[in-house]
Amino acid sequence: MDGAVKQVSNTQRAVDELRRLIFSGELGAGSDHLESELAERLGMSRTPIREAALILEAQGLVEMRPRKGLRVLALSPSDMRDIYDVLTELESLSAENAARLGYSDEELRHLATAISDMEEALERKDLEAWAKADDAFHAELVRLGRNSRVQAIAGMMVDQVRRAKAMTLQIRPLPVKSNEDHRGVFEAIRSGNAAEARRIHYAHRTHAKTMLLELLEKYRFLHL
Amino acid sequence: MDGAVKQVSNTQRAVDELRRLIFSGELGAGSDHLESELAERLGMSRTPIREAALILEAQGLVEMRPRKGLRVLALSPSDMRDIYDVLTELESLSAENAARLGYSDEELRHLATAISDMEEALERKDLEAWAKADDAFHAELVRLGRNSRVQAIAGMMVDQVRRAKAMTLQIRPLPVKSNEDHRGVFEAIRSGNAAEARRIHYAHRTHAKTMLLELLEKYRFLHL
DNA sequence: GCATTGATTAACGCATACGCAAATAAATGC
DNA sequence: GCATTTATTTGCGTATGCGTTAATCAATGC
Repeated sequence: MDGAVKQVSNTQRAVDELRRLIFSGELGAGSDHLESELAERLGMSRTPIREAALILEAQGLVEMRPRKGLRVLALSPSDMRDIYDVLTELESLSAENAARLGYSDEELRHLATAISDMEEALERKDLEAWAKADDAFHAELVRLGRNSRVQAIAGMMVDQVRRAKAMTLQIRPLPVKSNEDHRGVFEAIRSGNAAEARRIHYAHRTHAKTMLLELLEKYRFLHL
Repeated sequence: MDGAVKQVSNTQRAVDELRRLIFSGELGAGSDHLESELAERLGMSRTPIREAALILEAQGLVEMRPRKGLRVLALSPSDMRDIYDVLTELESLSAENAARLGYSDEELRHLATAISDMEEALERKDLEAWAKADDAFHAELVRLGRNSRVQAIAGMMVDQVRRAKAMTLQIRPLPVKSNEDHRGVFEAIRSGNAAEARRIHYAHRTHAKTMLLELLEKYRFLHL
């Protein structure tokens, strides 16, 4: 019955696969790739590759240049600042709205779980696990904000900085302060304090942005 | 030499033309259109139409549904709220950054022009001209904020509400208060008062959102 | 010796064609 | 007469092919 019928189009597969290749770094930042080459690599024809490329271009991950192929976009520190500024605004709005909407403890369970996962990962000094839980926290926060556009945009922005986050993970200071902030945002949401939720989260993101930009300044050689 | 060589791809022409058809209402909200039908209408084959459709879908203007064709997305009041919330946040950020960046009077000329255009249009009760100048003001504000992502996102959001704005233009109260707000934002930017620029613009957008949502509540029949 | 122009080739834009999936209409069985 | 199944049609997903454009390299002229 569920025989796992492959209900997904080749275009969708191409999008997923290309995203994976980009995030894993197999397609490095700034690198060019011909459509035909990618088509062969993914075992499909040029058309679904082109359609996937148009989608990824709209999401800001690649650039299509005639006769040059797909270019995986590199991120300058200025790009990072731009992206983090957007995330700061939209997530802060989400925190405010989440607090205003007044969720039950049950509905906030995912958020709580993400926080304790982070704390636990931090004790174990498991940075990978921490980053994953951190992603989960931010995604869940945005979800609770109940704004479909914010969710879509935040998702795109997170995608764009994914590589950079992974690369700086090893050289950044231990995110101890982050966890305090998360708890603060959580408590503000739980108690319905919208202004406070926004304020704390805004400060949290701003702090993270500053830290990251200083890091990029220091390790200028890092190519994102 | 310049013989007006058509240097633009058919895909780009299709994007432009479809956008125009959507904004003009020739392709009404919620309506379905077959790719082949649109191809014939625009005098090209299905391929550039498909590519254009993928781009427009990524920008949230249409939806591609297998065997149903392209659907022009309709906007619910909830969508409008979501979109205006995003615009509120990102434009407020832009206002703050513009003030912080410290522009000269010369660099602020476009902004000033947009404001006086609005005031003039308002005296003539020329709502069309007012709306156009209002668009110009917001676009210029975002441009001055100097954040490429914000510019791209704000552009998409403005596109999505373009039809709704046009339809409500005739039934909304005269935008007298708007013009005061714009002057306030302008002065704050000119004097480098970042917090004030953000605050005024935030209030301005919030007010406009409330007004629009009440209007939609009242004229429920308006299909956007 | 350098520059400019022409040829060759690589890559893409667009069109067309084919096969499959889904929706609708028709027909048969209950 | 209604429901279920089958056939037909419609429309899209994907592939392929061709014409066009641009980039590279070589050759010739200055």
